[in-house]
Amino acid sequence: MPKVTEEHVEARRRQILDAALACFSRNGFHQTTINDICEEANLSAGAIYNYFESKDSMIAECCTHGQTEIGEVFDGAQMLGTAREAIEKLAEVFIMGIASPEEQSATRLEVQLWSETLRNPDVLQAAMGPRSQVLAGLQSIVERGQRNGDVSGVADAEYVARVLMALRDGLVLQQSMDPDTDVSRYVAAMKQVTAGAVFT
Amino acid sequence: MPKVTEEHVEARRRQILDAALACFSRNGFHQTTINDICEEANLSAGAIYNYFESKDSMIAECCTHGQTEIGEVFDGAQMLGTAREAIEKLAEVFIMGIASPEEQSATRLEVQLWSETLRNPDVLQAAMGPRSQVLAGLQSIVERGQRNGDVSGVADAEYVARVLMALRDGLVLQQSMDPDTDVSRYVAAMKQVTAGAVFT
Amino acid sequence: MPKVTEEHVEARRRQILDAALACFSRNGFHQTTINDICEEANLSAGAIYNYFESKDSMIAECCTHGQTEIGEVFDGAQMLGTAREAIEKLAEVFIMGIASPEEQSATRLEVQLWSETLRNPDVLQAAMGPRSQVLAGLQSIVERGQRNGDVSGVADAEYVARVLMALRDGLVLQQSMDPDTDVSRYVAAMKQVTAGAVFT
Amino acid sequence: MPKVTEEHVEARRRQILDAALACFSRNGFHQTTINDICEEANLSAGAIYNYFESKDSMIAECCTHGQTEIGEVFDGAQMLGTAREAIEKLAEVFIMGIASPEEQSATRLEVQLWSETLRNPDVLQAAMGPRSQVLAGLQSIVERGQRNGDVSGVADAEYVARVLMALRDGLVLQQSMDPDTDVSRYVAAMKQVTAGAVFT
DNA sequence: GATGAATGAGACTTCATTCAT
DNA sequence: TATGAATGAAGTCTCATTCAT
Repeated sequence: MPKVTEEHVEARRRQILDAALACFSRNGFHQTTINDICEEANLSAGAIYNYFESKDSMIAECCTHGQTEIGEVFDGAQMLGTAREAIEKLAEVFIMGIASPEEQSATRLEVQLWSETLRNPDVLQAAMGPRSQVLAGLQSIVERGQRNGDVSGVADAEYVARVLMALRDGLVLQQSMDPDTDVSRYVAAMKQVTAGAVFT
Repeated sequence: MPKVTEEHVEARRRQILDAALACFSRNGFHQTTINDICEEANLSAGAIYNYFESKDSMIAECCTHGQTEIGEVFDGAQMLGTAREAIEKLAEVFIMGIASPEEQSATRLEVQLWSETLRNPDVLQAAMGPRSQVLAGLQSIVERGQRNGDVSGVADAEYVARVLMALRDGLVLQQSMDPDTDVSRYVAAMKQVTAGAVFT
Repeated sequence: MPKVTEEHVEARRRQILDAALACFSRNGFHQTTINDICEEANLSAGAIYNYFESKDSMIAECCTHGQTEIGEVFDGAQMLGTAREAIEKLAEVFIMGIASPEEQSATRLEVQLWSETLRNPDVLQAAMGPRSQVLAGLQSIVERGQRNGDVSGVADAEYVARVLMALRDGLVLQQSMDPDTDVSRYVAAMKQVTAGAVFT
Repeated sequence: MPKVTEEHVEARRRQILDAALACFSRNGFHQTTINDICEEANLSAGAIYNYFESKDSMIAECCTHGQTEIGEVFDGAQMLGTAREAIEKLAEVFIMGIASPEEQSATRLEVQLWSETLRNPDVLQAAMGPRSQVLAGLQSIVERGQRNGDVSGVADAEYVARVLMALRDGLVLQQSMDPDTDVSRYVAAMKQVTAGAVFT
């Protein structure tokens, strides 16, 4: 019965990874001990090493996780009319999503991830992949807007994309440091600012 | 060494702290060992403990360093005419400053600091102080602009301030991950976006 | 080792404590290193810390060990006829016991313990408990003797008890410094002296 | 001016040794750091090493100190009439002396010394010298008493001497653990016990 | 001689990983 | 497969001793 076993293995990996994610987001990668993960997962150390090579491999797996569906979202966004509409749609998905309670720990984990990228080239690679994809997607939306005439032709599409990215990353940081951050108000203010409706 | 002046002590502390900053920004607080700092500072472990109580006290000192002149900058900015002018002045100081080569390590350190805030309440306190000050300053600039009529009355001053903060933090992150980030182009794009000159 | 019984844990603690006692009695508490204990116990440092919080907790446990049955001995002694008989019975138990070879290390440990009491209030507490109990027991035997008429009414019961205590402690010291001390001859001489049979 | 220098050297050694004694009696030999001694002596570490080879040599010197005049005391005691008189004279000198406040720290130091003898053969040698001398002196007093007829002929002179020694050592211990010990009452009780005046 | 900062060996303790059961 | 006790390398910190001034 290989099928059952394989499913079982996958379930165990998931269980361990979830425990690891919870610990990592609470305490960071390197302050989390294997024992912390054991307790969170209700498993023994030996069991964990049946499913993961090492703690580092758990970190790596946490860093490359759940970032595959980004492409599809972008494909959908591209379909929309103006660049503004597309970007506001993305804000809905990528930014408002931060508000949900179950994302609190994801937010914290992302900040931990940022700092890990600075010392672990593998993690940097893993993190840059999706980030580059998002940046490229945003840039192409801006460029399409320029072709369509709803984005100023003088705009620096690449760096406009970076500015939009910063608006998200900066919120992630604020949210992680201060869970009372009101994402809705943030998004509203963000829309006003980017629409030129603030500084007249 | 019979006569050791206070300046000498201060210079040694500086030397050790600089070494620690270099290591911390490279490797994070907890991946940096005392030995790393010793080698960077060309001192023995024992020597370091003549100047610092513990590694934690070094971390704490690194976290609370060089953030006192913020108030003065804001006071200067308040003097300027419109909110836009004030904010662009601040962008000059707070954001363009990131571009200088000697800030590369400061940028990386700041990202490490962010992640440390998530697990160390003392560091969170230390980090939130200046951040709150900056947020409050930005908010008051926006509010003054609203009174003066150069900022839209419907804007949510507090969250507009947060958006501006995010624009800086997000750049710090990009810069730390990718040293080739062109801060000038970023600032230019940022000005265009906030001026409503991009998404028409 | 899936099933580790409570007895196993207790046996390991015992094993480690015995090793610690051996080292402490040889070298004193603070000259003994964790590594010394490891070698004596044939365990690694890590293993020891599965059973003891710290070296200090091992010292504490060594200091409060094996001193609970004192009360019963005294209760038995109280039953005896004259004060002299009671005290000679106690001498049998408390003093002759020192002669057995396996007490050699206990004797040395006690001397180490004395010196530790002088700088560690917790150890002083732990050590004073049994000592006070013994002193009080001896005093009450003397007082009972006075009521029964077999101890002089003018004797200072409290300090007579202290003198008896000193006779034991002093032997412990001699025995620790000189293992060839003949406890039987000591006890015989002690009985003669206290009986007034020496200095006529 | 070699004379002056030599005196100076001796004075400095004395100053350092006194500081060391104070520290050792407070904290034990091995818990006392060189820095503790420096502070007590108001000298720098370097200065101390101009007068002593090492910390161990300071310990050794502390252990062999102030025990040379014992012989003279004994010679005086031998002159006295009965063994009882001689021993009560010695009690006056050796035991009542413990009561003086300035002996408090000497008492504590002696207990520290006992424990040091158990691990340091040199210290054991140093300590056993005077102790053997005292034991021999006591034994000879007893033997003389036996020849003179004021000590029972059946007494075991060597171990009677040990019993007398124990009476002193045991008091030293009690005094070090409990500074409120009343030495006068102790000596009184001791005399009564050894006179056979207690247990009738 | 005196100073005290610097050295560096070595102490205690933690924790990722292994392996006998 | 699961267990968790055992391992041992590595980390932080202390302290006796040295040496340039």
